[in-house]
Amino acid sequence: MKIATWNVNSLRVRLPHLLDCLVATQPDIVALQETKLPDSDFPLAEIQQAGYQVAFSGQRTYNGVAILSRTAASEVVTDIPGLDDEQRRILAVSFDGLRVINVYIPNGQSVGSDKYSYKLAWLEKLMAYLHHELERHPRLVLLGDFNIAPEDRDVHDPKAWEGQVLVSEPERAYFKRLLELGFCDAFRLFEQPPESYSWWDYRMAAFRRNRGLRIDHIIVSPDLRAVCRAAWIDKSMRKLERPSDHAPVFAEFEL
DNA sequence: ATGGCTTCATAGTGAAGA
Repeated sequence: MKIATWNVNSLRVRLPHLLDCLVATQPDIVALQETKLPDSDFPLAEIQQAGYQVAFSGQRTYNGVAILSRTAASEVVTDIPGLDDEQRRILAVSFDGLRVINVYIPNGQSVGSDKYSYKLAWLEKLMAYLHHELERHPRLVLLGDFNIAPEDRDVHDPKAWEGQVLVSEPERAYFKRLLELGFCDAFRLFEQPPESYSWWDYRMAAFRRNRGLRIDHIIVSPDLRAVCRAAWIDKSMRKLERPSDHAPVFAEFEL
């Protein structure tokens, strides 16, 4: 089973890229973030035409998450329990014993800002929810745009980024708490090329110079870790015309 | 150098992303 996560930065703009990606990579499950579409505008027919079913939770202009799959999803949840949030940033679904939680964790804008406080509060609520979900679902995958680069090796220039949003200690502490809950970063289960990133700024030719961050992740429960066979970042989509600023991340499981 | 691009909402610029 092949699972992917991709921040498409507007599904309206990136639909052709996505459809090409589905054909080229044949994933079983795909988590999307930043669809930026109200549910009434979701390109349902095109996705179904490509051979996928889809659950989605969107809004106009910002945020929006979706999960594509070969089989129908059940137990769909679109909010973190106990968090009153208009922003569409989480989508949890089940497939025959596998729980998939797709997150678009807030960006945080800058350390100390209101948006940063919102990010930390959001993460705190997510932790409680995950604790609960882990008890109920031994096979659990948490994936999406975390907007956190967990370690300095996930940052092209750690010195320049030190203390900034996406790498600040409080944000990284939440990522560490995920590992303490028993999750592990599928990407780091395997040997990876040095300077592996999943996001590059549109400006300053950042992709060409590989000045990126690894902020998109696939995090797996112990039971899934035991059957995880590979994980990688596919940079090919980032090289196309009008690309998303994020590359998709993949993980393969023997399920 | 606090910008640089890109998208969306708009109809000239501004917000937001990361």
